[in-house]
Amino acid sequence: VDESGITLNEIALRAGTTVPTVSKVLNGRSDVSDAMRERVLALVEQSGYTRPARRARAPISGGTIDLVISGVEGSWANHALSGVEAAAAAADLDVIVTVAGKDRSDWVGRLLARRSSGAVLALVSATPRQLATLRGAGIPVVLLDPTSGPTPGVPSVGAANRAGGSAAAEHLLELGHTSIAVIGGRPDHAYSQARIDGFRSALERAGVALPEERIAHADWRRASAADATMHLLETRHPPTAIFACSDTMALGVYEACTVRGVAIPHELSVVGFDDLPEAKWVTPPLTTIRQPVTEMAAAALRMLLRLRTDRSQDTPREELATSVVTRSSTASPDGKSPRDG
Amino acid sequence: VDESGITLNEIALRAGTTVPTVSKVLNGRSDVSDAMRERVLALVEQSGYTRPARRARAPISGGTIDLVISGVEGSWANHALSGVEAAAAAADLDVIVTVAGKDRSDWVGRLLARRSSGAVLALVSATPRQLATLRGAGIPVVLLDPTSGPTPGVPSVGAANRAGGSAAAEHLLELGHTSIAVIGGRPDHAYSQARIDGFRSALERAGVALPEERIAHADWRRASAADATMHLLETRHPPTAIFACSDTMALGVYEACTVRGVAIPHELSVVGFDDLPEAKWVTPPLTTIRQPVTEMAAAALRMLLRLRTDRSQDTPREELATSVVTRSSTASPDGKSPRDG
DNA sequence: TTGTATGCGTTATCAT
DNA sequence: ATGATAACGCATACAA
Repeated sequence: VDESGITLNEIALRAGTTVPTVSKVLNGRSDVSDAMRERVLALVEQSGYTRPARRARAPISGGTIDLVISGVEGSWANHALSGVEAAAAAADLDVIVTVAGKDRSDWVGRLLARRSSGAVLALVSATPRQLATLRGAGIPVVLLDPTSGPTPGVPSVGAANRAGGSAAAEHLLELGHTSIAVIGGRPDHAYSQARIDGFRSALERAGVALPEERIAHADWRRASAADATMHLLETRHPPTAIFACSDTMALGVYEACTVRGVAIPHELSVVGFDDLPEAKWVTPPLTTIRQPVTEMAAAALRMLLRLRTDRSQDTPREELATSVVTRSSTASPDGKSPRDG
Repeated sequence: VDESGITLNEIALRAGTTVPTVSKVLNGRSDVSDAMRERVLALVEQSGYTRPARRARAPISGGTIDLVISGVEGSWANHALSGVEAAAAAADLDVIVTVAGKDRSDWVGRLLARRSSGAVLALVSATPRQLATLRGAGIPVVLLDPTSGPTPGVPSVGAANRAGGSAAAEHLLELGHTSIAVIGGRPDHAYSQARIDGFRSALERAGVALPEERIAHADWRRASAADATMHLLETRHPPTAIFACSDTMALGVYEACTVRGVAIPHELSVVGFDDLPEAKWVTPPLTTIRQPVTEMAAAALRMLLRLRTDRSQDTPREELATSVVTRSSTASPDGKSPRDG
């Protein structure tokens, strides 16, 4: 069964200690000094000792991992925490919430000080310098929904933004729309661009044009989206449908429609993105592209745990599928409800 | 300095073991059998042992405090985390979120293992045993909104539930209601009782009776509240106003009214408690008593920091004021809107 | 048997 | 001194 013939006893002798102590090291027990632990682990490594395959090993418990996030308020943060926490609990870990904001810029220093064993960076735009520091310190990192696109060399998890944009387009095309506009977020945010690209390419595949003047850029904010909507409605041939790249901006569209007396969905169909809680409370309930934030966060944490043990791996990237949530803000351009057709 | 005179040695003797073993138990070390741990903790509990206040020992993960909470999902948890995080950030601390649920019962062990320097317990019903263990290990604790009332000897922060109940009553009295009912949560929850008590005493002060048959108990659940409302509406002289001790239960009242075709607020005024996000989205928007959860959480953390340095203090208790949020679910019993009078 | 894991006491050490 | 913690090894229990 055991071809190498290495036993705990041999390691113990070479380390100048006894079998139980070596066993404790290998089981992550508490009664071992750092020096001894170090010595034993070195010998274990060079001797190539392998534990005889018995029943599954008890998980090494009692640790923590970090969730670095730009703020804890709001439903996105709540879902992110929820997913990370669930996946962490499965590994018997607690989650340290580290807020990285304007007034808390030295989050890297805090991770280093407490010898973090790994971090999920959620909606945090880390500088190359910061990422290099963490890499240098041997702290593995996974990016969750990076705002500046998949960073080369850094593992990440995101939503299938492109596919989500396409799904929005297909939904509107199915209803018969051909005069369509889109409101993006900040143009320098990669995921805004990905949603727009997916949207446009699906339209073009169906032979529907999306001219430049039908593409507006708000900055993810409700008020800006309301302004953009005003402009779109003022054109000579206003669109019969608008795809807002976030639910928040979709509410801006609602706002503009209220001001202008445009009826949703009969005169204008609206599709959002994210599926925030308020999407189902507004009138009419908003059709939107659901981002599986909780699942994405859980996936990010699991990826992190994988990286913690297996550093050999090449920078992985996971994209989770979005889904269309059909509510009442979309209808056929003739004013019929989606189910009438 | 130490008046009780209890030492680890005494506990060790009574437990039939030695000092180091007892020490291991209180430090969350691994080399202790469950049986021994159990025996020692029992003695710690009954002896009321408290670790002598030396200078704080370095926690395993520096610069952190614990938030122990029953779950991270939902708006209550989100606000609690938000408040704790804000106050922690002010002290340059990160927050470890420790979920204490059915499948994660050993949160105390995790706190001990990582030498937590203090914890806010939010919506966690800690057993006397658990509280004694933490006291013995010298980990200060503050209870946030304890469901079973201020626990003697344990610092806590809560909402002014009694005053909130009174405020609800005064609001309805001002509108001219005299035929009023209340739906409480679980009768064994102290804060449900406090809300009802405050409500009743304000009514009685105004000479309005609240007979027993006008006091219903649901179990904080929407469906139960709907049932209770059905019964209240079936009586010979149905009330013109209902105070539900939580927003969730208020939605149950809405549900019953929809079924019975009772118009809110013209035929029935409804007041909730909590001010959940959906309170402002429902139709009609719900008048409710707002709990300042974020501020309460921040206050709990600040209290914890005070306790960390100054253990001399006697178990403090803080109650934060609630406020009436007037929306559209309340009107005068004649059907006029609140502002018409 | 032999290899491994666990519990607990011994001894040394540290802080007051 | 005394109370408390740290780390090691003995004794034992358990598994192939």
